[in-house]
Amino acid sequence: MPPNSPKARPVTIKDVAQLAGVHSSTVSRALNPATRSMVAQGLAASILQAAQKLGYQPDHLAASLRTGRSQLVGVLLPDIANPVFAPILSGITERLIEDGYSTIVADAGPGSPSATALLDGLIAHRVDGLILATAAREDTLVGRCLERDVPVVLVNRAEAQPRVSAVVSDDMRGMQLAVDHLAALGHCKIGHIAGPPTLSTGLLRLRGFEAAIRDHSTSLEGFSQNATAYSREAGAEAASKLLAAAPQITGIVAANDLLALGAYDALRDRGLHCPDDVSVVGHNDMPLMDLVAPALTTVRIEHRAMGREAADLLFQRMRRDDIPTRMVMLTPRLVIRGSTSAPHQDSRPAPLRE
Amino acid sequence: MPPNSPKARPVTIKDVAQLAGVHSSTVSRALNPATRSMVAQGLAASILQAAQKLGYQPDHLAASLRTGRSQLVGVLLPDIANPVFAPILSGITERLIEDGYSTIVADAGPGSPSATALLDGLIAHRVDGLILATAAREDTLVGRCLERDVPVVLVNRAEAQPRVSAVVSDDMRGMQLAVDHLAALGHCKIGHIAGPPTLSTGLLRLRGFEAAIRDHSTSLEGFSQNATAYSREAGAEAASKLLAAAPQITGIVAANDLLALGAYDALRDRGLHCPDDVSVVGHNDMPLMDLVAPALTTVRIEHRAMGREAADLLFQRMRRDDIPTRMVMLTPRLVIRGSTSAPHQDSRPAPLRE
DNA sequence: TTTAGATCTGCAAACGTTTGCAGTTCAGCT
DNA sequence: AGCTGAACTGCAAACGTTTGCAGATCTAAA
Repeated sequence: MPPNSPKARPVTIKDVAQLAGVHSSTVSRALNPATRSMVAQGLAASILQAAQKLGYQPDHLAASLRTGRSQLVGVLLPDIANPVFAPILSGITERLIEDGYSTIVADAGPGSPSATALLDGLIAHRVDGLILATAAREDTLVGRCLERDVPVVLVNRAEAQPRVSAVVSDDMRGMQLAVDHLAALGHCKIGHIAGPPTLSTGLLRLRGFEAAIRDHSTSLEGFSQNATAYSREAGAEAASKLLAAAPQITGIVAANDLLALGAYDALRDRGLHCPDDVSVVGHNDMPLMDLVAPALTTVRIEHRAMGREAADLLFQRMRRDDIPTRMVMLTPRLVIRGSTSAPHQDSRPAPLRE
Repeated sequence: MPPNSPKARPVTIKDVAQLAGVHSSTVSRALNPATRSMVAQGLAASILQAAQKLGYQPDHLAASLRTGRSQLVGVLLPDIANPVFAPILSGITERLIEDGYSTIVADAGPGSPSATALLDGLIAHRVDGLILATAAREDTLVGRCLERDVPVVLVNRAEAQPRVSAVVSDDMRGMQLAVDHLAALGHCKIGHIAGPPTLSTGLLRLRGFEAAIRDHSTSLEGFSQNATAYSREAGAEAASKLLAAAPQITGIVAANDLLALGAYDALRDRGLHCPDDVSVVGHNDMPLMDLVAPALTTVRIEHRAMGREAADLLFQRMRRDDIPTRMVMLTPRLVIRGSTSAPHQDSRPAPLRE
């Protein structure tokens, strides 16, 4: 069906111009809805028709070079494989596409080039803006973006000193919810598996935990243990240490669902049952957390909304660069499932080795 | 620290040329490792130095326009939120970045523009190649790519009539493994929850199921029920129908993990237990399938490897367009967990409603 | 010394758009 | 009729690279 089959040079705006008998600039104006009004109605129609007939497809690339806008937004993720980032990415792309932007993603996960190299790569593609999900509390990447002045917003994690806008969950409040829940169930000795303190989520959730414990100062005692990373393995390791150091705890609140799952592993290893012996609450409510055994009580973050919001913030920043930087905080919500229950009155039975 | 702070026009190759006292073309050659040998050693060194000093960053965009290569590969996903695609995407980006390519992803999930529109968008960005994870057995998108002759490979799903290369799992063999496993445990009446027959995975897994049943013709009887989509809800619905139509089945093999999880739901609704009353086996071994209750016996597909392989195939095709199209089949492997066991000898107890 | 070639560098065109500017036409007014 | 301005279209430059070609310089062989 293609009229001229072999190696058809892609049809450009000039070809359309020739067929329509006008200058290429007129075609450009007619094709772009924003400038279409500049050209006479009838002419515009026949140009569109000509374009249609030739199967003209615009070349963003060339346009970008001229306009300086690429219609591309870069997204830097700490690890695509981590299930929390899927909905964030989904929210981002969904919002971006509404305004005709495409998403170019880079994964700073294991086995990738350095994040800096990835960032430079994105910038080399002339992205109009960047969304970083990788930010540490002291982040060098943000500075790099600022130098090149490419608009940037942070998602999920924020900097210690906010230089750019960010959308995060209210991490302290989330921990408050978790601790209050355990307290209401009657727990008195509560442990926390903290995330890396270099990340805002790690630090703020720890702070939130401590604050919540203080609020119940008469009745609650808290213990915490750092995990080296947000992974199931690190969670198991930290939970083991925590249980060894403070065997009297009846509840654990983890900074993250993966850490909570690691705690499951550690409990199983010691012959302890959740929630009968120890209640566990997670953070994030990743996909499938309702299906693990026991179903995980956790602090839900609307990641998809978070992604959308980040994209939105980025758009605002891209339109005007004198926009004040701001911090959007999403309110988390506790989802109660099977991993938490009232603590047993009697002392915990000695673990049986079979 | 930036020498000239306000609105510094980004430094171009010409600025470097001026500082180094040479022509811009020489700078271009010196900067590109592939052409560096054309310029005198000492000169090249001082050019690099000048570039360094000015903080020159190359502009891919402009280069792309000239060379016709964008160093961009488009990836079209049916649904980012579906956990299977995360590892595939991860494998793709990982392989692409090794050769200096970036990934631009488009999500054809719910609430997105039509897949065709997304495809056109990717092509407008002048991607050098495309990886489609969305392919139906009769796919219109592939034809569209072929017309514009942009290199394309399929991943996870293949066409009925292969026009382009694809990397898939050996779906028929996967079902063979699943059925054999149930047969070995002593199951005789086995049900299948099939995926959409418009997708190669749906159809081939059904075929594989049927073939496997035939192989055991003396001892096995099979029943199958179509699910309308690859989702937990559709799985639950199909499982209900299946159990209603063939209550004698003691094992279910689903075309997909999500469908299997739906089957869990359906069983629970009827007061049946897995694996005591009905064994269930899934397909894919998505992340976290070892943690659901009961842990899911499933056919593992190496999605990350699949993504890498697809990227690799694409590179081959991008380098030479006379490469024969081929089909890479990854061998799946059965992972046995808690959702399968020998069927009970006695007739199943009547479900109790409490 | 001449010549052939090798080696290096500069020139300028191209890639496909967008857009400021200027020119043309024409309607409406005085 | 003459003038003003609106409405439309064309011209050509620009965006930042890469690259074929040709000129320049130098080395080495004849």
